[in-house]
Amino acid sequence: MNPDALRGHLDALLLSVLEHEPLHGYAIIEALQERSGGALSVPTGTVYPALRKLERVGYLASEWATVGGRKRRTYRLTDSGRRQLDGERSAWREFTATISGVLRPSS
Amino acid sequence: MNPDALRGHLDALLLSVLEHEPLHGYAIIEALQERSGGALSVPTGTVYPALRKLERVGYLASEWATVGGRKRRTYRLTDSGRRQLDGERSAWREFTATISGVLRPSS
DNA sequence: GCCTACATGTAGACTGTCTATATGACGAAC
DNA sequence: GTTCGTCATATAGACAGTCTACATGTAGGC
Repeated sequence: MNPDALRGHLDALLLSVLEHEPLHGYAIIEALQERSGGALSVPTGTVYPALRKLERVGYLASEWATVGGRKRRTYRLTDSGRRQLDGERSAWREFTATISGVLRPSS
Repeated sequence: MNPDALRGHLDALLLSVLEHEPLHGYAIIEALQERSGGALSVPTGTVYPALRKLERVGYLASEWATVGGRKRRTYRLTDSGRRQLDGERSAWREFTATISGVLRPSS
């Protein structure tokens, strides 16, 4: 998949995988791959800064944990993040409806 | 609509509005607005360079015309552009299926 | 004469994602 | 005992597509 297409939708994806359970960055990347049937492989250099930004604006909260000697920063959705996810979902529906409407062969 | 979301899909939109009839740049912008019910207003500074790029890579061909004293550069889809449009359409379907699959609230 | 719509174009800014690199712990293989 | 693959996080800087702002000019209405 053209990586450019992702632009503007990554936040929604990240919030979405955190909807039901807190996860750390590495696990989020795996979850995205799994949930997309392998189509999405977002590099670490994209995900980690994005998560930090989402925390900075209050959609996520994080805490450190050590599991098997390895340090993890586990993120969870805040209430604000939950509302944002709702917003992202409707924005996505609008977006696809708009583009699909123009793209649809009209013959 | 978040303008960032458009990124990576503009080419498809441009090719799509030219599918059934040649149009000049200004008319393409109007067609995009009309076909999207007003949701898409792509600025001229985005469209004109994009059209020139699509011509450069062979998906469009253009010729100048003068209508009512005004000069227009009218673009039409080439065969290569038609194939590309097909490709863009299936890429779009794949893309939406992938993102929707991840975004969909899983109960 | 002035304003709006029509019509095209370019330079440079902006910004979200990617590439490349760095660090380090763990477990298995050899 | 060291090397390799996986786990895990992080940052700096490159990249590229879109947008902003500006420039130019015609036509028609008031």
